[in-house]
Amino acid sequence: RFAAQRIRGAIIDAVRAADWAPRSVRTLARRLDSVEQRLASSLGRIPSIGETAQELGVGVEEVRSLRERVFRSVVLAFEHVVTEDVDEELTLIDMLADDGREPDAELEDRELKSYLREAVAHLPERHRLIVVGYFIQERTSEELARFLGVTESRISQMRTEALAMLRRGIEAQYSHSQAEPEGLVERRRADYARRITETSSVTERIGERGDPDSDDRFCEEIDRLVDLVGS
DNA sequence: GAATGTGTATTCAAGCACTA
DNA sequence: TAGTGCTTGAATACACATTC
Repeated sequence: RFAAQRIRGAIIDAVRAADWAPRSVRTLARRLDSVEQRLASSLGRIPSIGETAQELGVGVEEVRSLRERVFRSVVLAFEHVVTEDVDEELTLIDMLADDGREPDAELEDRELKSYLREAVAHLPERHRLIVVGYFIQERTSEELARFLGVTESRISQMRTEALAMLRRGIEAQYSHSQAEPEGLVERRRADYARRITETSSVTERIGERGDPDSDDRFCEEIDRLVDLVGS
């Protein structure tokens, strides 16, 4: 359970780091959403991508691209000000209680979070979309299946695969195996673990300030993922 | 270059857990 | 109890690597 809590924090970091979307994308995304809702109510069904594109005055490919970009992005309001007092602007992060952990535990925590952040970031594209979409954005398998153009069962399988990859990727950071991997699969796994390691130095990993495990609702949503990865 | 082996991606069907 | 969401195993097709 202890490891699970720490991994949960790392996942939050990872998702947060993935929130790259510029304001222009957000604006267009809102417009897209609005147009889709309007079309849906007037047509009495979900509008096709072509209809949506026509309504927006853009190309079909552009709509597809936008949907994908928006889907990938995640916004977490950790910096959201939670007080009305101008002199005391407290953010969600500020409101989090000090857990009183020892310094060595804190350093270990930061390293683990960093590893997991990179592990999520280096997942194959579709697996990453599923992890973020399912565990963080609360999308159903059906939604994800529609989005990726596969069946729900395939989503389930890829979700399981993604969790296994995350677990192996993290474990590899602590195994220090010198053995040359044999076989294609093992080499790919080793390469995945290596990419996680190479993304940041030890100093960077333990030096970054880990964001607290804030937002109870959000934490509850990803608890299932944490339990699976951390067990 | 062809044959073979291995891994990956996918669908389908059956079944489980939960909820209204 | 029916509906929903999800998981799992079997089967298939395809891609890529290895061997001869």
